[in-house]
Amino acid sequence: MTDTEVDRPNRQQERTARSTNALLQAASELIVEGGFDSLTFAAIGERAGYSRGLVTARFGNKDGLIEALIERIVTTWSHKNVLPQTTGQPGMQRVIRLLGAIRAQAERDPAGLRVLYALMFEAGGDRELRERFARFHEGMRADFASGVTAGTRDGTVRADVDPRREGVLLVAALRGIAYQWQLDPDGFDPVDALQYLIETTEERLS
Amino acid sequence: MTDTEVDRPNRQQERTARSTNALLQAASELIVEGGFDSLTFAAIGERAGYSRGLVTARFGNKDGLIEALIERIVTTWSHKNVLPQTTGQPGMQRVIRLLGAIRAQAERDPAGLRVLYALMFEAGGDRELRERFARFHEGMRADFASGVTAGTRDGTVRADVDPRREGVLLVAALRGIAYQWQLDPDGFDPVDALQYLIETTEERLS
DNA sequence: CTTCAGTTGCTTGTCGACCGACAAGTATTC
DNA sequence: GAATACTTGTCGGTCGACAAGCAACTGAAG
Repeated sequence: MTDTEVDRPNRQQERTARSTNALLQAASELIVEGGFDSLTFAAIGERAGYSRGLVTARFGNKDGLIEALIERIVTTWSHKNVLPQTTGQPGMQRVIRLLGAIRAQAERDPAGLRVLYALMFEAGGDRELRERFARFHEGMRADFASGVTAGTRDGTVRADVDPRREGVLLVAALRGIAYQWQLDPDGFDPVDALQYLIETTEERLS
Repeated sequence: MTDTEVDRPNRQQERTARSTNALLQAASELIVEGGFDSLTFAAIGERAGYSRGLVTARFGNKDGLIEALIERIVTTWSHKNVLPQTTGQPGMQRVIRLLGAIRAQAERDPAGLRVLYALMFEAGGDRELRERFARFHEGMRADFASGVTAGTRDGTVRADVDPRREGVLLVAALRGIAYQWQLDPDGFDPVDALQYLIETTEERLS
């Protein structure tokens, strides 16, 4: 097993990975810059340094492209990675950590987040995509509600808080911050807004 | 000045008003049902009982149509009507009343609100429209911030609240509620969410 | 009251632009 | 030489925009 044999067992796969990455990167940039409407096969291919036909060949159709785009963001998302770590912790900690993970994400990879938000706020036309986001937010509300419920049991959250309504409100605040950020990407500071949300939430639920 | 002279000084104007209304109504329904993409001249004209060409003749182009659509909603909006009434009132009252007006609007005219929200969350592609909404939310944040500032002075709001950040957070909560409502129009209850926002805000700022 | 020409409201025909999708062909890798 | 990655050609569909023409209304003259 020499170096060359390790390096080039499959240069095809590497080529595919490179082009796939370039296409998704180009698609991300386009959607952040010009919104959902500017996301055309021709524009993606050209920006990625390939032809307009490669996108179809790789992802089949537009839905496939969007799917891959979301997949790429969500898999590297701290939210999903943080959630398992919070099992067994006090309820308040779980809520605050979840919010903190999102704030960390906004600091670490703002571009990636903005792709997701652009999809959320501009792709309402696709029924499939809308249902996907609906389920996504349903799960998010449940995560927060579960943390609040745990908190009311272990005493870290005051007892008169309604977990379901609290989940709705927290998700609302997160989405609204994202929306304002997307309206004015340069002028709006999402990290500061998220920080304030965390502070007030912790104080309010205590 | 007989009845006939009063009734038909200009039946042309009346005719225009009727068709304009029908067109805007059709456009509203279309955008609520199928999103921004289903808002085509052909669909609007057909649903309104006119031809596809009338929309262009009346509003010039698509931007003109959107403009008229927004105008129609905002002018009948309780937010703008409530704001003047709150001058001179305690700061806390001004904040709560503003939130209450929006809740009332959601109860009274949910369809009208959903048109506005559909435009907000799906028309990010138009630069002009996005800037318009950016200014809109800027003003909204300022309204809340001004109420909070007044409240900290007259003692109805605790002194350690940052008005600017509070404005951002309240607008975020409102938009996030609207967004979740739009994702799931039948399953999500915006009035309950707004009610919870009002209750927690009043308690939190006291 | 009738008539008629000018104005305004509205419709139909049509053009150009754009996009997604697919098939056939070319280049690269194995 | 076969398989895989990628490109080019092209078709059908949709939409916004505009121009030309038809229909309804108005107001004033007869």
